[in-house]
Amino acid sequence: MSVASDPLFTPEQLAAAKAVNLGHLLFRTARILNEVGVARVRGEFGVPGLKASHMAVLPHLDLAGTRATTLAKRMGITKQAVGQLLDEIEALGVIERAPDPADGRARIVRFTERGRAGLLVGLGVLADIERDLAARVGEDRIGRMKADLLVLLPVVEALERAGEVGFGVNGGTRARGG
Amino acid sequence: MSVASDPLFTPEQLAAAKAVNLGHLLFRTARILNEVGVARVRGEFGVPGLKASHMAVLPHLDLAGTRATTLAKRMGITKQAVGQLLDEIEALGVIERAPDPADGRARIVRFTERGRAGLLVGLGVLADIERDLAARVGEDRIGRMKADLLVLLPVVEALERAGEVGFGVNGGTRARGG
DNA sequence: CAAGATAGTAAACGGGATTGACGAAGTGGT
DNA sequence: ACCACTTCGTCAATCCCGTTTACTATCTTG
Repeated sequence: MSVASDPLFTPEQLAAAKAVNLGHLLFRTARILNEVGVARVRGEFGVPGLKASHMAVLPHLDLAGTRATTLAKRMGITKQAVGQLLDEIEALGVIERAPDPADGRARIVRFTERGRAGLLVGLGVLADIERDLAARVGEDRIGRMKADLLVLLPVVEALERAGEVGFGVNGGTRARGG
Repeated sequence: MSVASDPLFTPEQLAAAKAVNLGHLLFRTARILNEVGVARVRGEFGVPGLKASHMAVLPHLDLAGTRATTLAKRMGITKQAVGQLLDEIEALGVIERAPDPADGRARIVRFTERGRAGLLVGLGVLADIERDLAARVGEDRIGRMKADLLVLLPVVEALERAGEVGFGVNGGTRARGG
């Protein structure tokens, strides 16, 4: 199904392509789900300043404490970005930074008392959302989706890593038209 | 995953939340997929300036033309944001804006000749990626995921719309703290 | 100890979106 | 016909989340 030589698609085909595009479905669902989660945690936990990006950090934080650099690696962002986030979360009183006894350069990031409580709430909210969803679309479906995503994610990551180079599954229709 | 002993919650909870959170999986997969798509279209179509955000606009554009405000509603972003995006895509020669004969305030956004060709390429790339993925994780899985997402998306959207209203959360009596 | 790697910070900037204010054009009631 | 109101789109300022570049302080190793 090489594209370059096809006549124009019909509007119907276009509509179909739009509606049932995996990436689009994924993206939209993910975005909304994320927002719902943040909104709920913010409400439940009563931390008005809590932002979506903070939510992204917290699950990577070990209870024993974690270094900023480790967080950065886990999250796939720069340590500077992590630093900024940590500043904010610290200001919210959710985490604290203590010197690392094992390394004078490093600091250990860990939950405060309050942060631990918040984490609980957050985990609960996440679980609730999934439960909520499961009740509406079927528990088996949610489970299946997670399983499927777990399979798909590494593949997609590989695709990303592959970048420009050969991904030609079907003989490589590379009509690099200029 | 070495977690300190903690009375508040179990390491299992934490690990589970980290590893198998639906939203996280969704988000990560979607983001990468999106980037891969953009990168490929950029290459295939030869529009170096094409950005991920542009790709997000195009599928919402009817062939007959669409108003900026309509696009904004469809995409769930502000019309200002759409305006910016449109400026850029227009500069790339992919779309053009014509006055709306039915409404003097409005302008109709539509593909240029070149844009239509690009759309074809884009659609083809998207299809290619899906085929690619299907070859690696199974065609049935991809189909199933799309079907599942089609079921889930409206539910999630409803959840978002529900927003403030309380449903039993966290075994608690708290519908929206605050 | 010198050379180099690593933890973290600082400053500037970029992309993508938001809010707020606005002019211009359509719409409806009197 | 008029005036109030809404809607389409734009400008400008700002926010959010991250990046690059550059740097200090500290650890590690030969």
